[in-house]
Amino acid sequence: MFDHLDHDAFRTSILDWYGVYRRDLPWRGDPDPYHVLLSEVMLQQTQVHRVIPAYHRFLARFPTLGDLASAPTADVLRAWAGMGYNRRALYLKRAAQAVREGYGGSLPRSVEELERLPGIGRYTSRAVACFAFGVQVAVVDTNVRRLLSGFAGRQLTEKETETLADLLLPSGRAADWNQALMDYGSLVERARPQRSTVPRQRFAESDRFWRGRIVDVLRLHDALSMPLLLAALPEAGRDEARIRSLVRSLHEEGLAEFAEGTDTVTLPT
DNA sequence: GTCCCGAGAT
DNA sequence: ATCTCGGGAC
Repeated sequence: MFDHLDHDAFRTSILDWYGVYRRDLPWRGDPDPYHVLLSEVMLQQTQVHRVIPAYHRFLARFPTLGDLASAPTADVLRAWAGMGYNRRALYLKRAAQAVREGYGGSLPRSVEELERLPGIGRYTSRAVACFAFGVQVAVVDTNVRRLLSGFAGRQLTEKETETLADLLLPSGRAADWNQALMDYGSLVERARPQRSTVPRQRFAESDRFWRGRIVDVLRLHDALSMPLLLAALPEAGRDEARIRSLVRSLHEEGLAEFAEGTDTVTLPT
C-alpha cells in the first residue's frame, strides 16, 4: 500500500535532522518504565515546558510505581495539581494498582498487555514498550500522523498511519526514530498560526470547567460541607443543584465523594 | 490521548 | 464475535 514511497530517503532526512536538533529531556534516555509512563501520560495533555517541573515534583512525591499504587487517591490528585485532566491521574493510580496485582509491580513489556491498563491506549502502550523495553514498534501521535500524511500525499487514518509508521522503522533504531518523528512533527511540520482569537469565553461556563474547579477546592480541604463548597466557588452563583449534580458525577468517576451519606464532600480515599 | 458508545462491516 | 470508524466527553 505504501511501497511506492521512498522510505530510505525519508528516513535519512528525518534522522539527519534529529541528529542536529534533538532535544534532551529529563526522561529521554531514561529507560525506567515508570518514568517513561509518567512522562508520556503527562505529555498527553500538557506541553513539554509545563511537564518538566511537574514530572520532577511528582516523582519526588511518588518515587516508584509501588508508592503510587499504595497512595491515597486524594494525595495523587493533589500531586497532579496544575496538570488538568484529573481523570488521568486517577487512571495512572489505577494502572499502578493493576500492575501491582497483575504483574507483581513491574510494568509488562508487550504493547498488548500495556494497552489493557487503564489510561493507556495505542500511543502510550507503544511509547512505553519502545522507550522502556526497546520493542521495535512505531509511536504515533497527531503530529506524526500529519507528517506521514504529507509524506504519503494524502490524509491518512490513524490505522493507516500506524501501518506506514511501522513499515518505516529503521531496524534497531525504533526509539531514536520515534523521537525524531515526533520532534520533527511538532517543531517543524507545524506552521499553522495558533487560533489566538475568541473561543476562550465559552469554557468558563461549562460543566468541565466547574468540575475542575470543584476538584481544585477539594485539594485544599480534607472535607467541605455543601454550603462551604458553594462559598468557595462564589463565581458559581448559589446554584447548589448544579454543583451537587456535578459532585455526583465526579463521584461516579471516582474523583470525589460524599462522606457517608452526609452532604460533606471530600476527595476519594 | 484515552474512554465509551452506537453503527456498519467482516 | 471482533474490528474499524465517527462523535462527544474529559
